[in-house]
Amino acid sequence: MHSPELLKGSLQTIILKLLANNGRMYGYEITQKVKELSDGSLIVSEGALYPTLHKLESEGLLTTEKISMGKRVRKYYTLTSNGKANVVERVKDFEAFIETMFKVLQISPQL
Amino acid sequence: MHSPELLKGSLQTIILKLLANNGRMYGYEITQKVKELSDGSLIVSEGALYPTLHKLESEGLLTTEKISMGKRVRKYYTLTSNGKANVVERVKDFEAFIETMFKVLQISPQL
DNA sequence: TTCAATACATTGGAGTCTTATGTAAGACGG
DNA sequence: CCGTCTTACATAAGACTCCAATGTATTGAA
Repeated sequence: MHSPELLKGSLQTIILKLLANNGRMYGYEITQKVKELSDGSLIVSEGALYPTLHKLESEGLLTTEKISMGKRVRKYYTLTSNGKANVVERVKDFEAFIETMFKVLQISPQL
Repeated sequence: MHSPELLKGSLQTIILKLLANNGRMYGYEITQKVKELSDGSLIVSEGALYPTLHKLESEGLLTTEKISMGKRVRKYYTLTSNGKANVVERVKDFEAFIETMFKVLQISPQL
């Protein structure tokens, strides 16, 4: 598990891009997908996830639908059209940030 | 100017690596160097810089010396041996973070 | 002589994450 | 059948980091 401070500010981007890649997802599914894709090195806590999902929803980037699974109710999140446009920007911003960091740190990307 | 939230958590790494690359530097010089290397896209505010420098000093990663330039006093920061070892770790952590982010976002590095 | 740049620093507040806690259903072993 | 783990939602208190604003003071150029 590397320095968790670096993750700061990237959670919204992660959530939005996962929804862009996978269509509709529910909260718990997102935490598991992040863990899986990062080989366990990145854990999204629920205390960080749910407030962020609610915030993105209130900003109109996500919509929700509740789906009953037996007695349980899952809350699925989907990108709105605003959300879809926003993801593209966020990913571009992330890439620009990386590029800038490489310049400032004066290191080269290792592939 | 891209999303400033992404910078969160990277400032310490930037400061330490700049000192590793350039030897002794003073605060204002660091802000200018970051601006220069990033082509103006990354601005380190003084409200962020000085508290961070003081923190790194109190953690024993930096030492200071005051140099008089006429009537003005510049405060130069230098990496301690602990600091030098720490930079290597920080840069590795940053690279690992980038790699993880590419996996999670499922995008490829653009060179 | 006034303004911009240099150079240090602190304060208040916003935003983001962590840790802890709470509720409740489903699955599975003993 | 009972405890425990996993699934699944959520909130609250606190820490931490950064930004914007402000303050002081020197230097140099118009």
